[in-house]
Amino acid sequence: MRDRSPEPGFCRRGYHHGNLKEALRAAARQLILEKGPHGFSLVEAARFAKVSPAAPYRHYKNRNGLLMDIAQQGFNLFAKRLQQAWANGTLDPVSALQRVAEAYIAFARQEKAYYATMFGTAYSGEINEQFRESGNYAFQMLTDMVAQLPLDFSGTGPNSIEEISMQIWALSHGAATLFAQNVSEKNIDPLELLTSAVGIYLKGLGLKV
Amino acid sequence: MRDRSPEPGFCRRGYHHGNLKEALRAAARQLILEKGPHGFSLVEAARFAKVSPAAPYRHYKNRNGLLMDIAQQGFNLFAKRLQQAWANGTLDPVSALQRVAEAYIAFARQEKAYYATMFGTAYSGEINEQFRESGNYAFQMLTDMVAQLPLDFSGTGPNSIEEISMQIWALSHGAATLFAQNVSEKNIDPLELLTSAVGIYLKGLGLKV
DNA sequence: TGTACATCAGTGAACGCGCGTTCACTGATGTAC
DNA sequence: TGTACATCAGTGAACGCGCGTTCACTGATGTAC
Repeated sequence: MRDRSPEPGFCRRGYHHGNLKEALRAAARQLILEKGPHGFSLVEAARFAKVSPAAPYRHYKNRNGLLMDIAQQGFNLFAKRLQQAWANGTLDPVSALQRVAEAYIAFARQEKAYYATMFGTAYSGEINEQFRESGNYAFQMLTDMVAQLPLDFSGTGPNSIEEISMQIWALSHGAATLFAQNVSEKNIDPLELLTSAVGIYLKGLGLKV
Repeated sequence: MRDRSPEPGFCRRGYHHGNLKEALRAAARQLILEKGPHGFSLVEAARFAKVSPAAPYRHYKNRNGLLMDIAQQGFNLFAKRLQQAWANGTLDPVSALQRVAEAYIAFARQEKAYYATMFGTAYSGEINEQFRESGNYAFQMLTDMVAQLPLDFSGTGPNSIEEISMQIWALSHGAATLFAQNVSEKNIDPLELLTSAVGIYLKGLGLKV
């Protein structure tokens, strides 16, 4: 009765699924994309992966377990993308940082499910310790990048590297989330908006842009 | 059997509640504060207001109706607070704008329930038309303020007033949401962070801060 | 190579739960005369 | 001032639903000998 032909994205080989964990992640991501991290249900994800509702419990303790797994994968991918944009400081720091900001926006737009899970899980159950770690790691990367900016701290006042990082992060996050929610119907390109804003901000810090 | 003594915040006078609509709003705000806009339930709000689960339907079409009502009230209060901070341009524009940014953060911190409903309802049901209107009105206010900045547009490149407004909004929104979610455990004051960032940004635009 | 068996990764039925919403109803309120 | 009545704003019981999770189970897999 059961379909034994392998489907795209899944790899069922008989009674055992083969790669159920990955299939569940894919299903969850799809559902989160459609209904948000709060609208997603474990039963539905199982249905999506053509598996009984009890099956996910072989791989996750909880509904929340799957959610946290996705958030963590999201953070890892996120960090990788930012890292790539930074390109190990090969470019001059200012335009490298603008590339990072662009990568931030691009991630939020292209990986809406990940992004929504990473930043929209404030109220959902207990938050994983690894979730927090992954988030901090991403921020640490940003701090490292900012540290490489040719800033004269004697002149710019009390701005620490950490503060500057947070400010750039806030700017990026704000741009990303505002556009993710289509808050304004003005057709402004978020990418262009953020690049420009980071440029202005860095100029305000006294950097030649 | 029923408690007839008026409770703080409620005004029950016999069989009829007296001010159920307001009581439901208060209950919902409390619940949203605890569990977020997605965790809130109409039945629980009714219980909170000491009323049967069917009673809310006298005042709202839907669970979503109450949610949208709260979002709208939130936007109105929000606009009022920003307006007050702006103080009709009595102060010099730059510090007035910084006051607005501060008011933004203050609102997000003090009115978490409102803020979460206003900006965290992306995936919940159909979005009210008035919801969108209220949001646009708040943005329009910001644009009006930015228009009063003594900017030399001949020199600053292609930045339109609208773009600048969006950028300041993104910065504020980012700072507010990052701290609302306690994303970083660094003990940086969000208010100070944003004020400083707006200052740097305006300086980058060529304004004397 | 063949067989016995432990382990793994699923099944499917069932549970209790809380929710959103509807329904016929009823007590309270206010108004016309 | 008193009475009849329409309207308003609640009640409470019930519904169907989907969910998270547990349970005893079973088919597939892989390993020891």
